Amino acid sequence: MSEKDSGNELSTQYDPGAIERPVYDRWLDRQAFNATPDERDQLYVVMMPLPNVTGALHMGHAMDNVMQDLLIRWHRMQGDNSLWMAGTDHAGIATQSVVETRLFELEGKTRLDVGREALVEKIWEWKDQFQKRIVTQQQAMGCSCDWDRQRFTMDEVCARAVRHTFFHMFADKLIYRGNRLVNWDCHLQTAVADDEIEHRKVAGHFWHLKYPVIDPEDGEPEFVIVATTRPETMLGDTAVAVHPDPAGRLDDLIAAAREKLAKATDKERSGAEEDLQRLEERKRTHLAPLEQLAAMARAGRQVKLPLQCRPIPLILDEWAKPELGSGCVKITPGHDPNDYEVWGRHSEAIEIINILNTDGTLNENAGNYQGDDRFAARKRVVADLDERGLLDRIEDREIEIGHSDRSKTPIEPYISKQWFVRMSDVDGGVLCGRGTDKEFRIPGLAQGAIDAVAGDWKSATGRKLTFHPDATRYGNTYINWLAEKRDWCISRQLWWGHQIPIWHGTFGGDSLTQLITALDAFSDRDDFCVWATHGDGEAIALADLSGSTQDVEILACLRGGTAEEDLAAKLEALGLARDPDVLDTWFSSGLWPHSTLGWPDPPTAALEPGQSPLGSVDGKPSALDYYYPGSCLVTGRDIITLWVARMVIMGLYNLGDLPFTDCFIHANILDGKGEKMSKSKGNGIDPVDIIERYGADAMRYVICELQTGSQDVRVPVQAISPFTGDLIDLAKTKHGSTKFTYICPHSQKEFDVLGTMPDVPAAKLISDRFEVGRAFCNKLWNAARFAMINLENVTYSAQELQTLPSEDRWILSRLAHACRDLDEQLERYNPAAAIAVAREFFWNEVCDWYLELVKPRMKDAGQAQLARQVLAVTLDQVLRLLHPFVPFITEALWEKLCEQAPVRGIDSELPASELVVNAAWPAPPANWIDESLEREFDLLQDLVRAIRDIRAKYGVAPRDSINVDIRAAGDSARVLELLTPLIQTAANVDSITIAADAQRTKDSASAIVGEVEVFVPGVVDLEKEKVRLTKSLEKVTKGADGARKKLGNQGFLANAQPDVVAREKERLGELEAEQQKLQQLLEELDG
RNA sequence: GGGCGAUUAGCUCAGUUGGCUAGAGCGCCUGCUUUACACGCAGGAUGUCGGGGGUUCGAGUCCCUCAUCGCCCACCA
Repeated sequence: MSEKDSGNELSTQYDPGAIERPVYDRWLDRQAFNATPDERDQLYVVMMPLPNVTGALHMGHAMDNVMQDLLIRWHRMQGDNSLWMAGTDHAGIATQSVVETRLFELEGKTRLDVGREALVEKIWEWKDQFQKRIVTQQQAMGCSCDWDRQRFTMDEVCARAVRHTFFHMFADKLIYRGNRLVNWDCHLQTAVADDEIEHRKVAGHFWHLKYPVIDPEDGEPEFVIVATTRPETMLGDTAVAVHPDPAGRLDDLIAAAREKLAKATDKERSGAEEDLQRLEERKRTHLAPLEQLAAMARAGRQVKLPLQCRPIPLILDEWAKPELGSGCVKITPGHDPNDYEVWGRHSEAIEIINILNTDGTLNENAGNYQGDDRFAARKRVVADLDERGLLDRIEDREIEIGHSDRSKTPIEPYISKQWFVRMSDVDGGVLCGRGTDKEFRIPGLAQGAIDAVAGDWKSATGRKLTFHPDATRYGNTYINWLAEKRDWCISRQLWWGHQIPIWHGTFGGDSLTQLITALDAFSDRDDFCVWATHGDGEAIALADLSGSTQDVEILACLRGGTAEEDLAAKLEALGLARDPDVLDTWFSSGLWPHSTLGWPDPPTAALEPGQSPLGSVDGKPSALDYYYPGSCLVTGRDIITLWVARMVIMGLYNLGDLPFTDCFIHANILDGKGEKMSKSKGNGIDPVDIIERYGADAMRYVICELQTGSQDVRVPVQAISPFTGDLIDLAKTKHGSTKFTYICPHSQKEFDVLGTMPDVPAAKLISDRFEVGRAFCNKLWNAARFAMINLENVTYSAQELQTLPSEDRWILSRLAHACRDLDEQLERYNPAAAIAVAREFFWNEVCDWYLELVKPRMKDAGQAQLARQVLAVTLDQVLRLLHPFVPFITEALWEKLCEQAPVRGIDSELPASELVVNAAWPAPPANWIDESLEREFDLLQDLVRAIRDIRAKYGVAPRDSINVDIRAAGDSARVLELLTPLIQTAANVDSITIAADAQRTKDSASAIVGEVEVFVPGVVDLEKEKVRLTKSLEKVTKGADGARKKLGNQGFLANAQPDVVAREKERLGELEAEQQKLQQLLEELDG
């Protein structure tokens, strides 16, 4: 602390580093964030979107966390029983893949080398490390989560919920195992969801292949030509398709092209003409051969698949497009999604052949190519076809290839057994909330989730889900995705995650009969469920199998707990094996809003040491009964489908009610170039780096300012040069040797932004956008410091509001307005507007006016006591109001305030609270608002600004006092009379005379403020004054002319709303009066 | 290809149902060590609201169209 501080404890500059941790520790010590069920029925529950334990948090998480903390602190202060549930997600693929990558980098081993158990152990270590790091980051940001309820998606309590949900869905035939073409990641050897694929454009080729026709008759072609971007898949071809009606199809297209040409604009015309010509040309050249091939297909003719020497049929299918390529298409149902659909339509006639092993090498079905990697096989297949004269031609073409988001390797479509959740409508509907008092039925899982937002809703509670701040836009995103009702593939071929609780095997004949008998012994258990299936997903009861000679697959599900202890070994003895797959991460995170609260049975939920109990305590409801359903989910757009929809489905299914009624979608943070921030792109900022430099409150302040609506926001990223310490704007700096290195423009040396280059110094990434927040905190700190200096010996005594001096009544009135406006903005999920209200009140009104006006009273023994009392209240309310935005600094200042002024209030004592985090939210009484006084202050402020303007224009130093003459009459005069001392203070004016006939002297500068004219004698430079007044006159004249024109417009008078017209008239009146006064002043100058 | 969104001051963004004399913060310019704060105070300049058309008495706001940029989804023999 500097020597300036003698007499008080606050330094002149706010030092966030010195207070943040102690403040946070005090919150933890007082259990300020802990939530316990009690008698309150006003609740606020926020479930944190789980960060992945894959790595540390970035600015995107900071946005998410700050928004949640803002809402939760606001509600907590309003007196709601507020729970913010924190936790982390095991993030299956993502985490396993980072640990595997590291294992390979450090030890050169793959997961197969170390085995399942050892790998999982390593992942747990990784998880422990990053979970700790994440919690540290969140605490540094000030997150007010109930840490005693913190969960991890693989905790036992969550695992139990997963097993229960899986079990019931399986029993309800909502989960099935089927053969599906999935996106296969050959590197990670797992199926990947559609939304985990990124499409990348790469330069590739189209290989045109010739398949010989078997025994061509006279006039028939010897070959059919097919094209492919993946020639090796031809080894698994099982048909060649041709369109059943090429003529009809081409005619339709030609008709459509004509229509388009007729409607085309000039610009489109040449393209449309080309299209039409191309189609007509094609009809001439290709129609006859295609009709011939269609006829051959109808006749059951075949072609010989080269290299494999297999006959495959020509089939008729509309997937073959006569307008493209040769018009024929090879069909590889095992390795192409469209071909798989073709197979679905021709499953009697053609087969599916899988030619791949799980690692991307070719299997025994690939003949001579067995054992080759798919890319090696591609080269050999092409070469071998070429050698045999069966390669027609090769075309260069840009193609888009799906890459796995995680491993960044190309995805292969691949047939495998996978587990699915049925999303479509089912016969009889789906029972939601089984066994609760909220049971009801939905048509299907997806439809139920749609209806929860948009439909005819018949849930037991009737609660619906609304998105904010744009209900229609985000509601549509959600509904459009769900409307596809695509079954959800929930199995992942990983080791890290919740293992599927199913034991299965294939049986037939006697062994099947014996098995059925053996399994019958478990049939009275409610935690055991078994179905048989023929592999098509249809579940068959064992009783219905009698007499079946076919082999069937038996699937037995255990609900966990004692079922596993009692039965797992027995099932294995009977020849059933546990499915090695684990569940999609979203299956467990979808349960988050209720699994964390102990569902299905809170009293028996497993807890970590020191955690809050979930069951009923002292006759209070259990955590689940009390805190479910929750209130608001806060997340980014991309999560709407992945997670929000799934939580809704799981909540409805398990509990019969929505997990939350509101979903707040916040903006994404982009870098200076408009790209989404992410660590791996080298543009991600670690919030802790921002906090270190600017403070946590500064970061939070700016984040709140960034959240305006649905607009994503750019935050230009700067690196701190490791050589000079200068800030370097990454959007404007040249790269070094890689994408992740840059050249420091000051030292010309290279630095790295990922921190992974061994020889290149790393630079921290920050953004100077956060300086605004630091400045704000510093201002708040100093305003409080000013108050503290003046609050010695402050006491409270009840005051009649009307007896207070006008500046006191004014600031209390403004405070009441600010509180009202701020609440309104937060209710509309507009933090930027809310913080603008707080900032304007605190900075532009409290600091710029009120503190200045009150200074003289502080020096006057007679007035000081009352001034102190009102000042203490003002500061009290400001700290409460700002707390949800900037919690650390407000808590630190609150402590000082409470020391100096333990009792605060105007006409009654404000409710006391040791910590502002738990203090009551400001709710000034309505009678604090005084609209007419506020208007009087508007006049005062305009007048003072006019005088200051004159001072600035004429170079009168602020400390040189001046005299002012005011020409005013009526109300204005009366008001100014009363406010004279305030004008003197604010404008540093010595003497003021107010008169209706005040005369301006020759050497006066003048200004017009509404009905009032101000003269400042003794400063004038005649020419300068003329210029000034002329400029004003021009502006006013322009405005008046516009208004006159508008009012002269009959259409305006006839059509505009009356109040708009009245306002315009009033405005014109004012402008004309001002015009007149200005003209008069100018004449006086000349005269 | 389909859908959603964006384009407003040098930068980052506001601008509710059309009534606007278009705002804020940062930056910029001028002047201030006014003892709470130079992370500050006072004052100031800055815009064909992406281009073009239309509806209207009136358009940043509504409609059409073009351009550019994002995001999501689908597809490509």
